[in-house]
Order: sequence, then C-alpha cells, then structure tokens
Amino acid sequence: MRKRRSSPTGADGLFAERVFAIVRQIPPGRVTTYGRIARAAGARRSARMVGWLLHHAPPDVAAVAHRVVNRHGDLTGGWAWGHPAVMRALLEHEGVTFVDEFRVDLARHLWDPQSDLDDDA
DNA sequence: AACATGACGGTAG
DNA sequence: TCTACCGCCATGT
Repeated sequence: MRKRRSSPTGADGLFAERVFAIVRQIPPGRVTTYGRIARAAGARRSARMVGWLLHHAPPDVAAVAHRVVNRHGDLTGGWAWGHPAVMRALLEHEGVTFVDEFRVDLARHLWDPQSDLDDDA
C-alpha cells in the first residue's frame, strides 16, 4: 500500500507533476496558496513541499509561479524574481490588487484549484 | 547519522 | 493582529 518515497523530489514525480499541473491552471488575475495546491494535489508532503517544488519548477511553471502566495497573501517567494516588487508588478499587471505592500487581496483574487468551475465561466 | 534551514499552515496565547 | 510552537518533507552541511 501507499509506500511511495524512495525517490527524491517527490520524484515519484506524482506529487511534483500534480503541483506543476495545478499551477499551470491558475488563471491570470487570480492567486492561490501553497496550502490549497498541496491539498488539491493530495498533500502528503505538506504545503512546505509545494514551495520547495516551485523553487525547482520548470520554466513554464516558473512563468506563472507569481500567482502562488502564502496563506496570508504575502509574496513570500518574491525574492525568486530578484525582489518582491517584481512579483508584485507581474500580479498588478494581471489586475490583482494589494491590501499591503507585498500582500495581495486574497478575498478578492483567491482561486481554489478544486473550484475551477466558478469564476470566468 | 544528526542538526539546522526553508517560496508553509494551523493552533494557542 | 502579532508572536510563539509544532508538524511536514527534502536539502545542505
């Protein structure tokens, strides 16, 4: 039964692949959290792994990784772009509003990977 | 093998 | 609202 591991980087690839697929589905102008992604992907490694995976994500995923923030909406991974201001600029460019210098308005832009049935539609 | 660290999250004070 | 502590999993030293 559920004996996975034995592979680096969640390398079954299952969890990682799952996370990357979800991130790629985040619609522009929307944001989601590490925890939401972890939960939608079957968070066995916890949300911390999501952040770790994003740091090791392929170019196509990194291209939309700015839409992933922590549970408070803070741009904790902003330094991956050299400075959080860069990440903020990318989000604002998509219409995302902020409630603080580096905190997005989750109440208004939060997107849940398990609820991709709403919004736009 | 052990300890410290990290793009996190939840609960408790 | 903010700080502190614990749990989770992989990496680097």
